[in-house]
Amino acid sequence: MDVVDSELHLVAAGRLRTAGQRFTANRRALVDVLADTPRPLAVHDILSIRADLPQSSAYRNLMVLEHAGVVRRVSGADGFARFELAEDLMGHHHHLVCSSCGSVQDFDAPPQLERAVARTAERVAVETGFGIRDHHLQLTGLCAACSR
Amino acid sequence: MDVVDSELHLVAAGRLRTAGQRFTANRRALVDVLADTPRPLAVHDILSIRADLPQSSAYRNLMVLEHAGVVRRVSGADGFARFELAEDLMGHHHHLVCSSCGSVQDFDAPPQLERAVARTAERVAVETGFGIRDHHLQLTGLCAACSR
DNA sequence: CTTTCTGCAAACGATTTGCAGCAGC
DNA sequence: GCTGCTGCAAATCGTTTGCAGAAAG
Repeated sequence: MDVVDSELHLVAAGRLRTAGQRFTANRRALVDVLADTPRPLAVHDILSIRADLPQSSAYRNLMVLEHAGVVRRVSGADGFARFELAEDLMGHHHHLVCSSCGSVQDFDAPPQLERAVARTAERVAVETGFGIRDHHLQLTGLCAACSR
Repeated sequence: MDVVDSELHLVAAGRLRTAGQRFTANRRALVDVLADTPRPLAVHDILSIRADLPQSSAYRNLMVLEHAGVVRRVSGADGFARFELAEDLMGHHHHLVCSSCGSVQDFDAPPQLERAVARTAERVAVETGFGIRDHHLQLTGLCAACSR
């Protein structure tokens, strides 16, 4: 476990404590699995990486972690819930979604695009009364495996 | 029913026919409900607008319409599937999602932003081997009702 | 007539929850 | 010890499917 990991653990523990929750072994396992993967994972994926985690605890703890602001839920193209670390822990990024197999991959946008999105978000907020918290670009298509 | 509606019906009928399907009353009803709403609808919403549609037929026909390219499935923030008319029937647009109640609202992006997104999509396609078909910007926050 | 569609009811499957025992503070 | 966490098994609920009859062409 390197410095970045232990920092991540400290932040996670702090946010859980603030939410009146403990940072248990199961929760640490979930955070570690998500930190090790450059894409959002479905519960099924998490369970196949860490077969020792019981399903119900995984679901329950992902909800706790989401509520504590450690984890973010991402809705994929298929009906499966996917999870990744919260953006302030992972870094801001966007998603590439395969419309055939539902897999999701992270990518970054250039600063110019980020600025253009921010300007539009501000305009839309004023026009609609929405309090905009965050934005997210999704590119949809066929992943390399599915287009073969 | 005005000219635009009847054109929509003709296009829908044509795409269904191409897919070996008929344009029945139930399917017309689904297309009409979606055409009348400036936001994607969950099945629950559709059924409360058209209470005469049986659930199973609604689900089955939405699948048929999606497969025929008349309707597009949008995954919201909550776990509910939402549907809207295909982009070439509706016009290109983006979504504003309320993270509290899950509601979705359409909005348009300025051409400058669209161009910036297109450029990035092209770059990402080359870098990842993804065949990118379409893109979609999602702004997340609290809708006017939920932030009160 | 043949093929597709419909509507009911039953099945499915991802997710959630009740509960009795265990663990952290 | 009290409060929260775990893991099992059962319940939930959006969605899908089998089937017998109705409708379209």
